[in-house]
Amino acid sequence: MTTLLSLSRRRNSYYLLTHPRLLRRFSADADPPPGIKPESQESAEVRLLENLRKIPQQDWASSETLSSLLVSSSIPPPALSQITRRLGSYSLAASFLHYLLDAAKSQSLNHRREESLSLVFQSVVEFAGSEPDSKDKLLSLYETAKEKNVPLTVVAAKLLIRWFSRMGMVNQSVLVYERLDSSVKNTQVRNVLIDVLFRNGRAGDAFKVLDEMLCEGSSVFRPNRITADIVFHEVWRGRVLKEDEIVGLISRFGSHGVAPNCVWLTRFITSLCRNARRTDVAWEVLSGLMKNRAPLQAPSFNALLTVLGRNMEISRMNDVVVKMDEMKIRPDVVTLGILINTLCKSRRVDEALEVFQEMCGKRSDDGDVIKADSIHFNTLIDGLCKVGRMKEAEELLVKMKTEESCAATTVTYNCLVGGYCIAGQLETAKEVVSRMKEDGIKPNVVTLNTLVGGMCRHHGVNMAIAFFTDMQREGLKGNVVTYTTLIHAYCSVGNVENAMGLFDQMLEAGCSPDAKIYYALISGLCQARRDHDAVRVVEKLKQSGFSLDLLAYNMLIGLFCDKNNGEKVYEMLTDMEEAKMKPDSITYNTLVSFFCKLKDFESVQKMMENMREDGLHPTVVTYGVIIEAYCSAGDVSEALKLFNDMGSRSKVSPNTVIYNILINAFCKVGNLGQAMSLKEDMKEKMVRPNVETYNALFKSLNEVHQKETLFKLMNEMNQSSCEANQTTVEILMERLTSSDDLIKLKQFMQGYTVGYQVEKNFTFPCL
DNA sequence: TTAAGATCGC
Repeated sequence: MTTLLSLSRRRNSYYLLTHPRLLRRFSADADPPPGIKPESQESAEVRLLENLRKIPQQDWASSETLSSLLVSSSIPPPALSQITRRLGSYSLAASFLHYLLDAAKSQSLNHRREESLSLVFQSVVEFAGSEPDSKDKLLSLYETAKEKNVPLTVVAAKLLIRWFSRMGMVNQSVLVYERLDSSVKNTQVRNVLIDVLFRNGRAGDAFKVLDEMLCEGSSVFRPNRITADIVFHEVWRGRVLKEDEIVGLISRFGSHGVAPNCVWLTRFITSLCRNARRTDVAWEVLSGLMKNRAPLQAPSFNALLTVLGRNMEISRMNDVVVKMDEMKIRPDVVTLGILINTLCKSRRVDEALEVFQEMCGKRSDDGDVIKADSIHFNTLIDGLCKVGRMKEAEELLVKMKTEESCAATTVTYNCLVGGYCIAGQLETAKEVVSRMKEDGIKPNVVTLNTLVGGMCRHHGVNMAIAFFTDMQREGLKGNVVTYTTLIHAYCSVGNVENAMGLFDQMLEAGCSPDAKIYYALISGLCQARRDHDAVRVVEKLKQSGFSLDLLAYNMLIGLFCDKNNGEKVYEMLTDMEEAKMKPDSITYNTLVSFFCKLKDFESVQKMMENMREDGLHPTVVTYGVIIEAYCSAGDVSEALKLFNDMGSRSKVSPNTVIYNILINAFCKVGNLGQAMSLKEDMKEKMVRPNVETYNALFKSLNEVHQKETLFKLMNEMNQSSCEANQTTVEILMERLTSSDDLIKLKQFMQGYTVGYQVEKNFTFPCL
């Protein structure tokens, strides 16, 4: 962060140097700067213009005055061009051009003849463009230039190319370009041609011209900022290139030190990161441009930082900021906003505050320092609220009110309301709402939703409903978020009826559902095992144009498996396949469990194969389900085979649940030795036995001579802080009946070690 | 002007 802060303080001269105003040049054909013109020449120019106006056009050719002015005064070409313009009409200008062409033939125009004709021709072209029948005039002018070998100036070439294209004669535009002297085919002219070709739907030809410019070394006329503007505007508008091709094109422009304009580049970086999730490519694009010293600005980096921030990739963000510093690209107010926000979201509020304080503290008359705005304040207040630092959040609100142009907003107060709701201080949260009203700030639907959520979490759904009803009376309507919160709350207490009622209420209120509210309902209905209602909601979801997500599919498949509705399960799987959604290990485990219940071990094996083909690995849950199924089918040896398979083939370590299944199975068939040795195995593998483990073992220790083992296990249970439950007590009470035993049971329940004598003639080797 | 940062559903 230090890097970033030093940047915010630095005055940056780089921008001044690249300011377009400082780069602007005088055009080649502009009038010479005033004050250097010899007086005699000036008067020659004035006299020529006066005479041209005075003498009727048909008499120009025979006028001695005109020809002597031309021969004697050596009027420079730009002045002749200026005179042409001042003639004020196309017809006079065109006549003057023809007069000069004749004069050139008869040697009375000798001074810089070619240049004079070119510039005068250009001025005539300028007039022709706004004439009523400009098409014919331009065509005939161009013919004249060709016939009389008048070279076209850059400006004349640009005008002709542009105007022929506007008149629907793009082929004529191309001809003009092709016949140009190679020295006139400069960047400006090529830019116009490329633009014209794009506008006429000839992208292929445009790219050919561009290609010549981009070819490193071979092109004298390199692309500039304008070229990039034309090309990238077209690329964005016409979607003519694929993403990778655009990346390549940016890089080729980059090698000439040219970057796409900031807005365009920012959009492209955003779409790269957002749609394709290719932040690495986005970074390569920016790095490539930086390497070539192409001019870049903060917003393009902000686009990348935003996405990195969302993914909490703080170290990559830091790399970006460091590089910006190296390249003297100043972060702006948004860059700092993104950084502060990301730090807050990852609960590193103190670091966020540090960045913020540096920023505020260093504010002076140096205009380069970034001024904190209300978004920075809101972000920090929210960050503090989210970690429960309410006092500091309130203090920041006070500070905010004293800052210029940092007025507290609804968002500010909503953050505070949220903080008090997280802390369970609902009354204080409501007081904040009163305070905001006093400050003249209206609560909005987010305020409502925050409080409804807080009430659901801390005081139950009924209080939330009552509050919502009150708010509705006050004119504050809920939105889909309000209803989703309440539906979740109803479902979590098993009240699916009310949840469904709320959904209908929402539709009546004219609020349109989104995918999430459907998922909430489907989840509730699946938990309540209401398969028919769930099917109806899925239908509604599809009618509304949404599709199920993997979580919803898994819940539904689970429900239909539970209801033994194989047909529906099949339908869901087909549906998933059509939606190109890949099942995950939860889907497979659900299916494995379904086939296990049916004792269809062949299908179970098939599922395991499918799972591997899909690139998924059986999990501890998969093994647990199958091992349990083999056990309950009485095939303990198959179960044990799979158990051994876990560690060796799949590298999945068995957990307590797996051990319990097997211990239970061995206990049930009376193989206490195996059960006990499994429990020892747990110890070795550092898997903690739980109350179920002990209950299973206690249950099978019902012989009188096994009582010492029982006591030993009881002590072990206490030592490992494994708490007994109701079942434990019931099992033990059955086995410990003598008054002496009952005392021991009492000691055990109180957590004391039970004293006993080791039975000599019967012990398990493992104990 | 465009581009980029803040509050509510799990």
